Amino acid sequence: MRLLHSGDQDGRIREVDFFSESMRRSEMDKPDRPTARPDSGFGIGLRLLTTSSSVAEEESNDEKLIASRRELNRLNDENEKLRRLLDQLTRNYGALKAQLMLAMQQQQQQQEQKDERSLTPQQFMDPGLAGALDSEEPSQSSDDGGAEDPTNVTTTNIANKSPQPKSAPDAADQAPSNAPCRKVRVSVRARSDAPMISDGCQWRKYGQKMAKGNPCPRAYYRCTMAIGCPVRKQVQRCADDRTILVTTYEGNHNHPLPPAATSMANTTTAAATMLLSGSSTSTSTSTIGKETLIGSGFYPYAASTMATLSASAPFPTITLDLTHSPNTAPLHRLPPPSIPFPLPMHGGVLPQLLGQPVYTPHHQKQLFSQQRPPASVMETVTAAITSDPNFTAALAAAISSIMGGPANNNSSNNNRDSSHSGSPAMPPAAASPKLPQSCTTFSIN
DNA sequence: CGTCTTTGACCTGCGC
DNA sequence: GCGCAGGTCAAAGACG
Repeated sequence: MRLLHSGDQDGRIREVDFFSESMRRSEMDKPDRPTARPDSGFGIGLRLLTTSSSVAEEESNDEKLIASRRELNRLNDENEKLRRLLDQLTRNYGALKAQLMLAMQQQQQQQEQKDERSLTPQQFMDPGLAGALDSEEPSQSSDDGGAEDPTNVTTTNIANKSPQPKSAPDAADQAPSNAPCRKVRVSVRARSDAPMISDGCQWRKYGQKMAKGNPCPRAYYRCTMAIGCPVRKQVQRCADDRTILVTTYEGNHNHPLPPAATSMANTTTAAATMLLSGSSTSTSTSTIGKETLIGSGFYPYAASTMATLSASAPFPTITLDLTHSPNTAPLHRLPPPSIPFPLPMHGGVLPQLLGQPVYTPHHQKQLFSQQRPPASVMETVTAAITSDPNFTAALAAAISSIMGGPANNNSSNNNRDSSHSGSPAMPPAAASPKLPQSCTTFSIN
């Protein structure tokens, strides 16, 4: 590397500071190019053939070329560093995710144990109604010795919050009006062009029917994240508005859910709990405000959601209407809002992410090939980010500015990356303000 | 070749 | 009892 500056007879290692802000400025701004030393052999040879000005020019070009090469090498090194850093982050993320799941399971287990000691009607769905949610799996009681592990039950499994799942007859006594109801359904209405919303679980389609009064077929899906999981869902487009996708969930997962799916599970659980615990509307419908939803643990969907209870036959159903999200402005150029269910984030962010694409099962397979549930947090955010043209443009500007591409300030183009050494001379690069600008649109609070 | 989707047949509950 | 509608099953085909 020092051969590039063979003319430095004074022994100063100029190349070390070559890319620094001050050095570059001092060299670039001086028209007489003092770094092109006349006593260097290279300079002398050229001076025999050319004028002093052309020699300086050629030396300048040569130095630029050398500088560009060194810059490229350094960028490659930095790129490699960043890649390693990303790998490290990915590993850390995976480890944290595993720890989070473990902690959630332990917390739930503790909660179940606590609940067993202090069972109150308000804290629990009454067992019968809980059994309604779990009606698909009568053998799921803890004493059947089956594959069911009560400690692995996820938050959707309202029934398992009950310590006595077999006390359904008592519950029937408590709620005689709901005695015929053996199932509770949570229906979600959302606008989506995709055939199915991504909720963090893996589903297998097992049937399709033409429902009466709706020209759109109704698809039946079964959860395939665990063998024997009783959870099913129906997906059907609204007859009035084909852009609205109505997804109806039924049953409880008998397996741990990844964090990507627990958000939806919490939501459906809260909805079902609210429906069952406060369903004084046995045959009519009622609308619930967002305050009620938030208070019931209906985050984050409550922020822009109205829920409708419908306890009419055959099953009591609570419908979460996400089609009236008022806050999709930040991603105004994105497709119509769909549901980012896997995002366990706070309410204020949800509407900003409503524009992310919804993945079909095939897309899920392609995007999440590591036996992971579709659209985990990172992936969902990534999808949202990559679908944002603003972010794409900002990213392109940042890359082009770093690589010395077209930018507003040419004098600082090559200095953008000086921050890697912790230099305080962080230039007011155009990319730096742009990236956070877009990123804040997707920030997870 | 394994997995998933499709689709017609079958089952079940309910109203008449 | 019959018909209808909703829900499920399972064989066949598609897909990667």
